[in-house]
Amino acid sequence: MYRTHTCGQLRIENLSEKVILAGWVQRLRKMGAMTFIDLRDRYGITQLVVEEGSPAEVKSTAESLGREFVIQAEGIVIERQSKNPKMSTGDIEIRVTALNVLNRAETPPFTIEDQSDGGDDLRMRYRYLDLRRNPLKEAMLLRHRMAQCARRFLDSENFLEIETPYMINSTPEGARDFLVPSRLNPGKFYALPQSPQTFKQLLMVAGYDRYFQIVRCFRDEDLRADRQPEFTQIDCEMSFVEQEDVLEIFERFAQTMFREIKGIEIGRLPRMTWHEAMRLYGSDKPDIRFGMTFNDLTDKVKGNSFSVFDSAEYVGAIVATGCAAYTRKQLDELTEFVKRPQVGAKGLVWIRLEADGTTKSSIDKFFSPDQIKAFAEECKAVAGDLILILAGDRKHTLSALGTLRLEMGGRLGLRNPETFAPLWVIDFPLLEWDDETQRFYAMHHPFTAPKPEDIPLMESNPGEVRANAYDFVCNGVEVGGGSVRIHDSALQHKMFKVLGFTPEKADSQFGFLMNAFKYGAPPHAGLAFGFDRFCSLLGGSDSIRDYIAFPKNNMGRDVMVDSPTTIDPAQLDDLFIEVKPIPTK
RNA sequence: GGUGUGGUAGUUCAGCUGGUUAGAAUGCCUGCCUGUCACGCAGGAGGUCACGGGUUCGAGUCCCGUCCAUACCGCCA
Repeated sequence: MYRTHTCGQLRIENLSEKVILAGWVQRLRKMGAMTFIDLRDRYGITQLVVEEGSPAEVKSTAESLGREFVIQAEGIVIERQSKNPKMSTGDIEIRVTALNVLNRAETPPFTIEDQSDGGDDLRMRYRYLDLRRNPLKEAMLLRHRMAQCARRFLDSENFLEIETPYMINSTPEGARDFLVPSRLNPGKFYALPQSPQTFKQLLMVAGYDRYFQIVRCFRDEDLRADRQPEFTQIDCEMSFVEQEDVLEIFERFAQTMFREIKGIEIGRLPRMTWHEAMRLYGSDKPDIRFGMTFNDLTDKVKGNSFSVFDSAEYVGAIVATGCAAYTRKQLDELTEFVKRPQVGAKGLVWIRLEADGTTKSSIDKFFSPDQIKAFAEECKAVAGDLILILAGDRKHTLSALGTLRLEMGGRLGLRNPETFAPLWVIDFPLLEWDDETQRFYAMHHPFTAPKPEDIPLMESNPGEVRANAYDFVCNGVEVGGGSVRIHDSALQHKMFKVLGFTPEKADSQFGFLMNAFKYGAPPHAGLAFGFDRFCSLLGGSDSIRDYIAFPKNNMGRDVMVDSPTTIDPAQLDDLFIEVKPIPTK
């Protein structure tokens, strides 16, 4: 027997018991005749003590230990002479009677502590050591608890967990696919799924009216802190439901997750249309932990020979409460901030509403004090506030003002990660125009159902068609999204036509789905949560990498196993694949 | 594909305007220490300043290129 207890288990109640513990040496404290050993496993740390009266071989073994050695210790639970209230096992220690080195360890390249001295790259290369640390352990535990909670909820609601294939067909629409060559079918390739979308719809045709899967998805796109090439979704689909049914059940799902994982009652979720979100927050994933919503000044500021406003398609303002004391330097910083390419504004107009009722602004040359006060009134700003105004074309200015709003929210401490403000964003546009290719793309995916009342617009004004599509958004993060699906093949063909698919192309890519729909497709709808993002949201981190045991780095590489790699020519020959020389810059 | 930031001891970093033998902390090794828990004390070892080129009497420092890491933009139906 390797152990009788874990290192987080023993308490004062276990006094005088003979126990065996096994684990890793967290730290050694050699005090001359006595030695303290902190022994660590997944469950905690227990202190071992070797002292004057200990057996000679125990003393010599204890002398030889190093950090992260794997050891087994037999001994008696005794009360500590000086207790450590910081440790759950801090009242006791083990007086060691036998000590066994199960495996030696090289000195790790960084310290296995909550605050490690190792940098990100180094810890990635030794991820298995990093995972020994408490913060990572807590993250894995959180992920596990969330997965179990999701399964319990969905099971209790009659959802069946069904696996769908990882080797499917490539679809040129949307994100790039990862491809897998087929040896048995030379020249042909599988693709890894970006989501199980079509398969879960086929399960609906098959009559499995409530399906879910905690499933890996793959996208060969550039990475971000919140984006990995392989990521996990809680993927769900339901039959004989309308949008309202889906929102209802997944609202309860979200409430259950927040309650069981965080002990928080989030209550009913507010809903906001996509248009409203864009108009008030400049984002389809608004952070509604704080207000600071947009004021549209476009019609109020024209005709004063201030060309920036006169030529603008949109002029919008936000009010930073209590920021009238911002210095010229701080305002210049904000101006620089909005002019950064990532934000993309041309400049920033500011108005300070001084405590004495006067105003000071960057447009004093163009507008009278009364006009400026009228702007302030329009924005419902009061003395002590700072008004920030951006102007330009509608799309980019809304987006830039949204970024500025988040920046100001952050500066004012309004984005506390322990506060959660979830909502549904609904009524997304069905289609999105792409200037480059001069065609419409599905904003969600090509199987998303338009709102019935908007179907006539599909031919006359496709850009105005609203979809029965919805996102679950929390704290400015898109955590989940879904839609009612098209289950009528005539409507689906109409959708393909609007997207510029020829009937042949539609048939070759999605013929299997269209075929299936001929045999009795029920009305259906679904939703998928980004599981990694959900974990990072509840865990309070911005990076989903912290919640993935073995993540990829910025370049999609796993620096621990050093993937991807080149492939042996013989292996490529089997697949009839020839690698072109890689162009060097 | 693009922009910014960074790469110096095992590790995290400092290193000014280019100028003697590149420093600190921590880790590691050795010795001392019977109540530590970030133990303490004394001593010691440890460097291709990412790589390649250039400017210069002289480069860790300035310039160019490459590689690596990272945040973001494009991209992510």
